[in-house]
Amino acid sequence: MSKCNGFAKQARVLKALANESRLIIVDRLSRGECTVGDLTELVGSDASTVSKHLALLRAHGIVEDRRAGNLVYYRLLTPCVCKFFSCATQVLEERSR
Amino acid sequence: MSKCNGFAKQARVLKALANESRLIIVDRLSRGECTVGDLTELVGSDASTVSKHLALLRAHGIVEDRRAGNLVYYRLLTPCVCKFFSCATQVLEERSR
DNA sequence: GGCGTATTTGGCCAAATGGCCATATACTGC
DNA sequence: GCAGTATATGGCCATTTGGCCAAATACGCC
Repeated sequence: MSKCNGFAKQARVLKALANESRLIIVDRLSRGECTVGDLTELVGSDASTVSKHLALLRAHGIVEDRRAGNLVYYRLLTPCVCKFFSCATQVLEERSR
Repeated sequence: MSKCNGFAKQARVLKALANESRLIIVDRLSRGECTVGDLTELVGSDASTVSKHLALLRAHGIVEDRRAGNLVYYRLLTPCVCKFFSCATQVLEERSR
């Protein structure tokens, strides 16, 4: 396993999550799979924009998709990313101290 | 406390960490405080660049600085960010599967 | 004060980001 | 095949990012 430059790879993963819309998506998916349409409505951006966010999350191994007829369902592949929420909250509390 | 739009705030925290140089810095600081000079040598970028990274981390409540004479020591304020490393690794493993 | 060292700030610039619109593709049902 | 719905892709553009260099600031020492 490549041990050198692991930070670059890890940075890419973090970057994939470091976006408000994508956090909304991940948070929603942490409670069960849903369709692109559901996520689009939730995020409030253009469907094309949400689709790009999903493609990016998929490319980084964070979500997975499954087509069912006319719909495409996405689900969270690495639930550990939810740890980020609690830590980010803690950082925010630290700052406001 | 503002509960709405918490995702935007969390995204800002993640973004603060989503950079190779800053991950190197955080990883180093997780093993104890050190000076800007130490970090500059470790990261391998210009001192001014490292200083800006540190300012950004400080602005987000992730690190804290302490001046001792001619030197400025930085230390990690929110060690929970280290959780990110293990999760990022897990995501990377998932992708390579 | 003046010099040397450590750190920060400002200016600049190429590259990446994230949004929208328009268009293309995938599927269902007729 | 054609029409309608769901999702993805390409083009475009304003903003942000992250690096370097040069200059400014902070401190210790003589």
